[in-house]
Amino acid sequence: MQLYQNQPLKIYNSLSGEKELFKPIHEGHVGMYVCGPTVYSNVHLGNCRTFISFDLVYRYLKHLGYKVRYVRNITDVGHIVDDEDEGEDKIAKKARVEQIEPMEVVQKYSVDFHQIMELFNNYPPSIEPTATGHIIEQIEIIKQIIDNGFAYVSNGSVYFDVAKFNEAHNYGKLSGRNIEDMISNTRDLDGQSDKLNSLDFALWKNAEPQHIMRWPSPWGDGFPGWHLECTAMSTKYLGKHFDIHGGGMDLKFPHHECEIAQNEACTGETPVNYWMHANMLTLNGKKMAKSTGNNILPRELFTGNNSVLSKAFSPSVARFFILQAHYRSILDFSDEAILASEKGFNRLMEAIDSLDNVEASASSSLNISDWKQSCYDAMNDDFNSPILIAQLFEGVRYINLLREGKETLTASDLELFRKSLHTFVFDVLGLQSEKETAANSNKLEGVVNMLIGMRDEARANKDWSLSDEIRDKLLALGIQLKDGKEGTSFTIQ
RNA sequence: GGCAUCGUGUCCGAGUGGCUAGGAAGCGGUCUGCAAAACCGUCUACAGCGGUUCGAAUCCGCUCGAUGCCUCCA
Repeated sequence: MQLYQNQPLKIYNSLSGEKELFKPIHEGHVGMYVCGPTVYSNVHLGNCRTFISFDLVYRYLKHLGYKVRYVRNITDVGHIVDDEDEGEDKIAKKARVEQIEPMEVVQKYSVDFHQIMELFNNYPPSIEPTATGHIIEQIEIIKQIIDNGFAYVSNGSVYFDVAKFNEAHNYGKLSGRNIEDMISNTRDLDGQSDKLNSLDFALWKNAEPQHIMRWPSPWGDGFPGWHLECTAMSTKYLGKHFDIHGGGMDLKFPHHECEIAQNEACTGETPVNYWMHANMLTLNGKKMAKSTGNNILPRELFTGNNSVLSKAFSPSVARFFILQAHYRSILDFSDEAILASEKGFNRLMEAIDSLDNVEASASSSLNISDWKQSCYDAMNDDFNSPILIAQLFEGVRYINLLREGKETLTASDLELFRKSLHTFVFDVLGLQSEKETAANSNKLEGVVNMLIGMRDEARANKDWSLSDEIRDKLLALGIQLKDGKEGTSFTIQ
């Protein structure tokens, strides 16, 4: 495999607020942790955006030749829901609502999550650990934090002592908050009297008798706090100190701030070199969220079964739509916007197909190496996929000029062009052409080509009514004929 | 209220002190039996007000507006 690690990759680090040159801790290797989903309901399109964003990062790092260990967890316990359901776990609550075992909920939505990830053509992570599979590791970390004096036990629960921690460390450095402001601005929630301070967060929660998900611990039966699982699993699989930690922007505070605090309180080391945050996908200008119902599910998108959609869209079109915005920008979803993306996506795919018909020449009038480098430059600038896509459309323009004979390429340049296009479109962006995804397209293609032949005959005989009938009836079935210079081709809508 | 981010043309979206991003739509053209498609060309911009500068959409300040976080969240 060819290595491109000499490409100077810059990553925007949320911790410093600047783009920094990426330098892995161990040369040639990258450790990356991304906060995964809580599996208590179907993932919505907003969740998917984050995972597609980090899939892009993973794919590009791999393409550059790094050996990447990509850890993305599944949260199957540990989320305390809001005050109305004080102390109740999200998974457990859902289980009671649906009258099934908590692990049945976990299984159901984990399977759904994996199916959706695969449809979006996201690579599976190297390790996908679950919170319930790492209770022992979490308990060990809590013990260490208590020993180090940064946590206290209260009524069978263990809380992180934020004020104590802040004396020696800096709580709030990731999210740009300071502890005094937070103390004066934090709302008092009922039932949190076990805490010394409202900012303190749970490492371990005492389980009430009716609580279903529970484990024994030195502090009694209970369950781990949400922030702890990521610390336990990232430390276990990537070490105390690793390269990249990613997640959605909404996790920056408190989740990631707490992770930093837990790591530093436990090991004394700051855990992560590069913090990356993917921004929100909005709908009607508001964040997509499971709780408010302001969201679109991937399956609704793929079937068109949602009132905001005029039609169905393929996973690749959705992926292309998402990658047309930079991962750090807010992206607003609308039918109109994704329709525009679909047209552009189809144009790109058809151009790539048609490159196969271009003949080589004795000399090259286009500089393919420069074009290729501009693709790298885009990705090296904090994974700027919109710029990369703009460069790919520049490539589309090249293809059209080549087809018309207005520009020429030698056989080797043509091969370089073809290979680079495929690399960036399919390997790095992870897009899939519709033809590849349509499994039984061969038979259909044969049938349509037969009809095209019959229509050609009718047209040769100037039997316009028959030729138009074939064209119109195919169109009604979603098959569009395209009369070009080299004959008639078709696309399936 | 605090912290943070942002406000770009008809829409979606990059960029960021001087050099046309890109996509979609619109308009004009080429091709075509007609049409569609495709291709070529092309028009609409940087929220407002001040300041710094030879030069600002880009930097600074203020105003207005939006969003996220501060409570589970990708």
